[in-house]
Order: sequence, then C-alpha cells, then structure tokens
Amino acid sequence: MPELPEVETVRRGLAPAMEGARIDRLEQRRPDLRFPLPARFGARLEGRTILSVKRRAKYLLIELDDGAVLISHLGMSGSFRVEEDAPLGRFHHARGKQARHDHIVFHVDGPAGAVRVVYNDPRRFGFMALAAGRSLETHPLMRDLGMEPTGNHLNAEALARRFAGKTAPLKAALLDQRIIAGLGNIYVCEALWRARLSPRRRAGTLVNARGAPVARLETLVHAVRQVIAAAIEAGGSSLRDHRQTNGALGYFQHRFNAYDREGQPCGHTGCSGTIKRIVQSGRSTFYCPACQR
DNA sequence: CGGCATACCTGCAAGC
DNA sequence: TGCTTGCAGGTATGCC
Repeated sequence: MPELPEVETVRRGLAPAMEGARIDRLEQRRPDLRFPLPARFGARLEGRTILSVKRRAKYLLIELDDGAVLISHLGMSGSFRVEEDAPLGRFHHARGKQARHDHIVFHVDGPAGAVRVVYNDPRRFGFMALAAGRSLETHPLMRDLGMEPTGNHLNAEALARRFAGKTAPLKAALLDQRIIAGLGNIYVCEALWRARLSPRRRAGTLVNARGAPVARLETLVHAVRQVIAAAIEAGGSSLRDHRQTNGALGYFQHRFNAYDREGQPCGHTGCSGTIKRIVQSGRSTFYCPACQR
C-alpha cells in the first residue's frame, strides 16, 4: 500500500489511541511477517507505556517508556485499524470474527480508553523490529535513509549533490530511499508529471557542471513537496488496501494526473498528449511523452 | 560501486 | 464456471 502520505495518515490515526497508553496485552498470531518478529515480542511490549508515535520515511516509530522503539513497516498491504476493546462477556459474543490476515493485536489502555490496535497484512511484506532508542539512527533500517520530502529537509542543492553524475533514470533515482526517503511508485509518477520531467531522463542531467541544481531540479523539488503535502491533506490514496485507522478511505486517488491513467488525456493545459504506461526496473511508470521531457 | 532483475506472498481482474 | 496469467502502493539480495 503505503507511501509516505499513507503512513503519515496511519500515524495520525494511531497517535490519539496509543500515545500515553499502556500495552496490556499483545496477541501475536504468527511467528513472522516478512521477517521473523522480534524474540519474546509480547513479553518485551506488555506492560510498557507508549510515549509517542512518530514516522520516518515509510516507517512508523512507536517509542516506549523503557527506551525501546518499535519500528513498523507496512510493506505493500499492511494496515492498522483501531477498534473499541469491548469486554468479553455473556452479552458480547459478537466480539470476534477475526478478520483474515489480522496478524498482531495490541490491546492498549490510555487517554482514549481501552482499544485494540490491529495489524492486518495479506501479503506479509510488512515487518516489525525493536530497536534501542539511543541507537535508532544507526539501526540498519534507518541509517541509510535519505531526506524527508516534507519540511525543509528536501532542497535542490542537497538533491543536486545526490544526483550529480547519476546515470539512472529519474524514476529510479526518486524511488531510491537512500536519496529521498518516503516516495513510492504513485507519488514519483505524480511529481514527475507536475514537473513535466520524463521519468526516463537521467538524473545527472538536472545538475550543472559545478554540481549546482539547474532550474528544472528546483521545479522537481517543488513538485515533490506539493504532491506529498496535498496527499497527506487528503488522507492518502486508497487503491486496494489503504484505509485510515478508523476505516475511512483516503481520497487523493481522485486527484491522480498520471498514475494508473494509461490512455487518458494529459491534464496539462495546452498539452494534447496521452498518458502512457512503460515498465522501468520492473515497475509500471505512467507519464505523458508529449510534455514530460 | 551503479543499475537492474528477482524473490518474497496473497488477492483480484482479465482473458480464454 | 474454472483455469491461467499478469499485476499490485515495497524492500532486500544477488548478479552483471
């Protein structure tokens, strides 16, 4: 599912239910997701209080009161939902039709009351790890991540340094989490469309001989920042799996200009081109060959 | 090292 | 209807 805007939407849904809450019980229904879950996972979480729910790139970071951090990645199909944790009793038989692929359930009790936070992941490309907070930045999952596309982290000068000499196409360079962390297939296609840049153009062509950004790299930076901000504002894009933690759909998919629009007219004013689908490094790219150069 | 293909796993839609 | 094929928002790994 999820690129940065979807993960940020999940974070915003989890925070009110989890921050300040105690983990009373962990239900772990299988030993692994994409990778084995941490050893003694339940024992290490039960009884802990959650200090905060943060995000880095496409990772959720759940900080615990003993200094540990639960790192969670949703892969392609992972989702969290928050449900009322109704007490089990004679009159509550309806509690549990357990949805397929609900792998982990956090029973937490905090400012928002007793809730279940359920992790569901049909394809099991997601994964969870536990890190010591003091070494979070050097954790193997974190240490190679590049700039956040939000705030002031992403800027043309820094991007130029990373693009200089690169022969990889822009599509691949923007998907590279070591350069900008958090973009995925949808938002790379959308940002390139907005910047009218071809996904096939070599990344190094946006850097001049002195290693400084050319004007079109500035345009790309603005496009990335704007599309990510707009998608967060919309609660992300709901294609197959992504929902907000309360079950609501995101609606940025209605604002796609390129992604999954093969054969449709390009929406740029004055362009009579048609969106085309190509495959780059094994993944679909959608763009307008007429105006994206 | 850079660039690319492949593997991981399940579900769904399209085509025959 | 039922089967096969291809495709899906991501990352790690291995090969040239």
